[in-house]
Formats: sequence, C-alpha cells, structure tokens
Amino acid sequence: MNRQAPTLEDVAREAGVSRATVSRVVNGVRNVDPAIQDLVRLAIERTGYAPNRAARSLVTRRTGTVALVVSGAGDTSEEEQNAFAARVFADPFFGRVVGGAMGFLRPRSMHPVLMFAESPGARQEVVRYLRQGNADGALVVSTHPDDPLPALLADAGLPAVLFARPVRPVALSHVDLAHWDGGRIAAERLLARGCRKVATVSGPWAVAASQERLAGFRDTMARGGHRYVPVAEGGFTLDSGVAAMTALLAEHPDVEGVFAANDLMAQGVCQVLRERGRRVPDDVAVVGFDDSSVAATCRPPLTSVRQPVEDMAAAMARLLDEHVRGLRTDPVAVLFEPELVVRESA
Amino acid sequence: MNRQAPTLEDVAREAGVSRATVSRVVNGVRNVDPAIQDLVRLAIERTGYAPNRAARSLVTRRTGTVALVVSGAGDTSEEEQNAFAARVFADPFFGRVVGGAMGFLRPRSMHPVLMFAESPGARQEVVRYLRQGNADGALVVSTHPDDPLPALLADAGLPAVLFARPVRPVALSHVDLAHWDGGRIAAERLLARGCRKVATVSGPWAVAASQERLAGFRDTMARGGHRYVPVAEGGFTLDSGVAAMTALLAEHPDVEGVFAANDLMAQGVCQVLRERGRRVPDDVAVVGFDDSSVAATCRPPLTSVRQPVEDMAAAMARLLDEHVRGLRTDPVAVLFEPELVVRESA
DNA sequence: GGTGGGCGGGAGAGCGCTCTATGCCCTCGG
DNA sequence: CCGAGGGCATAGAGCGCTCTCCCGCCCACC
Repeated sequence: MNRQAPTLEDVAREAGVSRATVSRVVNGVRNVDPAIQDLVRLAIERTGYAPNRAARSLVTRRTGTVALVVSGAGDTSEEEQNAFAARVFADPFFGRVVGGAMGFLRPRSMHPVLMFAESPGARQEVVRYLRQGNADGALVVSTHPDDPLPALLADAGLPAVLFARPVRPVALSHVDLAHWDGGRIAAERLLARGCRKVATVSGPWAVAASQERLAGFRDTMARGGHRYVPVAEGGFTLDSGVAAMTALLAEHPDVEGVFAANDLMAQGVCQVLRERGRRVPDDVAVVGFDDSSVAATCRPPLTSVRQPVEDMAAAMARLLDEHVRGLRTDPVAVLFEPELVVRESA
Repeated sequence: MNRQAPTLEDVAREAGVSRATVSRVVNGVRNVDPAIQDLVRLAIERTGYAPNRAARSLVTRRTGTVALVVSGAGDTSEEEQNAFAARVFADPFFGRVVGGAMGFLRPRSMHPVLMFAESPGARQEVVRYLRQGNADGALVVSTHPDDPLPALLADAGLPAVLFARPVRPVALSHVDLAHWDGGRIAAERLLARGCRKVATVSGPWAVAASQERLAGFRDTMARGGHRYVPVAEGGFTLDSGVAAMTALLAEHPDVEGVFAANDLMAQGVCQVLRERGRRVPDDVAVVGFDDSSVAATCRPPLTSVRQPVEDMAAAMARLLDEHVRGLRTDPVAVLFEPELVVRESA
C-alpha cells in the first residue's frame, strides 16, 4: 500500500521485454522462448509483481468470483437479516453446500461471495451485483418455494445454477436429489425392521422435495401393506420436529417407526420420544434424511437417507463454470441418488 | 449477456451530455444542474445502465469487497478442506460473525468473500487475493493460536482486522472480549447459587481467551472461598465437553456447579450429567459461555455468559473500512464487555 | 463596462491489462 | 541465392470508468 504496486510495465522494463510478453508468461499462453520465460519469471520475482485483477477483468469480462446466494422467503424485512443469517448457519446443510462448492472453486482460484436474498431489496442487490460484473454468475440455494430470485436472474440473462428444481420452471440449470427414492429407501428400512405402525414428519407442504419424499415413503409403505400413514407437517427445524412428533404421539401413541424428512426434525422426534420414555430404536425406530452432521452427533446416532450435498454443490459450481465459459448454453438438470446410512436409530 | 452492456458513453449520448456528467450523477458528486440530473437518470433508466465495477475499481483502487477469512491451524492438508468447512459451519459462532459483519457491510453495498486458510497454500492464496486487489482488506477469524496469517498480512501491508488479540503482537487492529470478566461473571453466578463443589471445563490451553476465562473464574472462586477448582481441558467442541466432564466426574462425583468455556462444551457437560442421572440445574448448575444459539435450544436451556459476537464482527468491519479508507492508520484494540444471560441451567 | 470569482459542464489523460495485427529473423526448399 | 513460411516478440488499440484540468457563463462589484 505504501509504494505503488508494480505493474506489467515495470516487470517488462526489468526483464527487458515488452508488456505483451510478460502477459503471455503470466498467463502461460502461446510459445514463449524458455530462456525469456525464465527472464520474465525472475523479473516478476524481483519486482514482487501481482497482476491487477480489475484491469484483467476489464478486458476479459470475467472475475473469477461467483455469488453464493442463500435466497429466502418473499418479504422478510431487512431488519431480520441477522436472524436470517443465524437460521442459515444453524442449518448444517449450508455448511455442506459451501464446503462442496469450494471444493470445486478453490483449485480454480475462484471465490464465493456470500449473499443473502431474503428481501426484495436484497434480491435487487444480487441482480445489480451480477449486472455490474462483480461476479460471473450465481449459485442459488432457495429456502422458500416461491423464491422469485431465479426468475429475476433468468430474465436478466445472468448465469445461475439452482439447488433443487424450482416450483415454476425457469430457464436455469439445477441439481437435485431423487427425493421420491429417498422416501422409498426410508420406508424400506422401517418395513425391514418390521415396524407395525409407522408415522412420518414431512417437510413443509409447499416444498416440492417434501412432497416427493412423502410420496416415495407412502407409496412404498402402501405396497408393504401399510395403507394408512399418519403425517405431521414440519418446517425442517428442530422445534418443528418436536411439535410434529408431539402431535403424532397424541393421536397414535402406539407408533413403532417414524420417518422424518430431515435430520434436524428427526432429532426433535427422538427428543420427544425419550421424554415420553420410549427408547430409540428399541421401542420406536427413527429414520432421518440428509445424513447431516447432526445425524452422527445426535443421541442415538441417526440412521438417515444420505443426500450427497457436497457433491451436488460441487456439481452446481461446475455447471455454472461451464455456463459462464460458454461451454454450455442450454439449462440442464443433474439428478443425484440417495442412499441409506445405517446408524443406531433404525 | 446477449448484446453488449450499455456503458457510460451510451448513457451520455442518450442524455446528450458528456461521460463526466453522467459519472457525476451516478456517483452523486459535485453540483449538477437538477434538470440535467433528471435527464441523465432517465437515460440510465432507458438504457438499463449498470456501472462496470472492474473499470471503476481500476481507477479508484477499491473494490467494495472484503475477504472474510477463517484461518486454521498450521498445516492442515488441502484435502481436509471439506472437513474444515464442516467444522467451521458446525460451530454456531461463525454464523454470528458472518451475520454481524454483513450487518455493517450490506448497507454500504460491500460484500464478503468467504475464504478458508487452513493450509500454507490457502494462506498464500489469501495474500495473493488481496495483493491482486480482489478485495480491499480482510476480516480474520483464527481458530488456532499460532495462526501465521495475521503476520503475513501485516508484513504485506494489507489492511486486516482480527477477531481476538493474537498471541504474538502484530500490527493489526483487533476486537476482543473481556474474557477475564466473563470468567468472573460465571463464577459469581455459581457462588450466588451456593454451589459447594465446582469444576470447570476450559478451552484449549494454547488459546489466550481460554486462559483468561479460566483465570477470571478461578480468581473469583478463590475470593469466594473455593481455594481449589478442578479443571479439565476441552477443545470447544461438543465431544470434548463430553470427554472433559466424564473425566471430571470420575475424580469429583460430588460436583455441584460447572463452568464450561463455551456453550457447545456446556451442552456436552449436560449430556454427561443427564446420563449419570444428575439433574440440571437441581443437582448440578451449569454455566456456558458465548450465549450462542445452542444455549437457547439446548435441554435445559443454558445460562451463559454472553459474548456479543455480532457487535464484535460489525466492529471489525467498521474498523477495516476505516483502515481501507485511510481514516485510521494505527492499529487499535476494541474491547467488549460480557454479560450473564440467565436461563435454566444455572 | 471591465474584472474577478464561482459554478456547471466538457475534454482527455490515464488506471493495468489483454489481444490483434504486424514485423523481424531464421530456416528450409527450390 | 532468393523467397516462402513459421516461430516469437512488439506495438498499440482499446476495455469502461474516474478525475484533473480547463473553459464558458453568469453575477456581483468596483
């Protein structure tokens, strides 16, 4: 900061070549005489040169930055942003998304800018940010089915990739899980254990993934001879799991198997069961969903349907990169397969 | 993306003025005739103009981006990055830091780039990133006392602000908590409850904050008549809290009060106590530290020493902004005061 | 009426980089 | 021995913006 940072020009002078040659060496382009390459590299070393990204971006029209957007409900007030941030980070899911995305981005010297889009203003800010060329594109994780951000991005012609298929179709690539099969796998586990009465805590109705997990679970249960499966709707949070299980237990005290649509709710389910003196898995078997970190740390450790979130996030980053570089123009959907991770709860 | 984005030139032509005038309107600088302002604004509207950030950065030498660096231990291998990310996000602490920092950054249209610096290569990447002018400065949260990153940044003359005072002094501003007083407050609570035998689960010895919390706790206990306080070292994780409490209980089964140096460990403490049939707080009072989200969701809810992490993170962002803008040149330390949040555990 | 000052606007020089067009030189075939 | 051709380096034109002059105008004052 004290003295002016060295530029290409300085390096070129030091090495006794032209700017263009230094540029070629830096970017590893075209045939440059090895002797001159060494000369230039030495000059770079001596001057402590670091290429200015703004100048480069100006001409390449690329930044090496992607927006990692956690997009919220319709109209959360701006003031609730802190609470939104807290909720986002409380869910182990997002940590996995970030880790997975960085697994792809990092080796390519790309970097994620964290953005929350929980209010109309914040959504506009995301669009503005991308339109200004601050980032090459966006990885979007919606927490709400009616999220208007994907449509905004698509309309603006901005490169973006979504986590999960949006409710209303939009011309953007996305990655998703075969949720129906996830529900099926959970059902198969409870059937194999011989649970006689089963119930399920679903995710919010409005979320497509919830519906599909539920459908897969119910269909498979029906085929297994369970014509009726009580359902309580949850909100993917610990508290909602507690509330849902409390309600289920009031109606169906003799339940022997429970499928919760994510691990956080499964944890709540276990809490309620323990408080009522029911042992897991001896009295009641519990299957969670996601195979998140809480599944392993929970007491007892949860048997859970694994969602390969890290791989999915990495795939998002890869897709976005392909879109940005023009290698891919049409939107695609990439589907991942769930699998059962057996621990103690079922 | 389809057709070229409009530039200042385009807007100027549309409005029939010069580039400079449009620039002045956009940036709200100097006196521009209100009539012409409207003219320009209309032209901006019509063309859908969005200023190109790269071009602006090139001349202003500012980006409006800050690196938010979670810096790890000495030599974590690059492969463990995913695990590192998972650990970072599992700790509710970082969510609060991010939320707090964004509270300051967002109204100023500044944005955080998330970076992990858990290996030497990753640290070099952070320095390179800043030297290239990708970001104006760094907010650094070290998870390890020997973290070499602060020194690297200081030596490179890069603006940075640290969370917590570094072990070896470095010419960077930082924010911190009055940890000693935090320990004192916890001790006062247990004393007030009349606990006869007390023990404590400290953080890692190497972490200065652990030492200070412990010292504050012990000194105050000593003044209260407790000459000897058994200590078990933890690692700020749930598991380490479980292990530490198990060890303490083996030696001192008659303990009546426990202070854990963070909430995650306090949660582990409660788990162990419950498994041993000890009721919290009736048999054993437990005081945690941080007042993180787990304190509220834990069973029973934890009485905890509040660390105003969000405020501290916001202060970091403010300090960094001041350094970047040259309003502040010398490093400063900003200290925050802890306070007790009473819930059920003590 | 001349002059000085303040205000509003324009012209143009970069910021540091990439990339195309161009030119030099050396080699090889005729 | 000359011309063609290919490998390597250079020159120079921008990329889109900011910012420093500078200029013209209007007003007040002597």
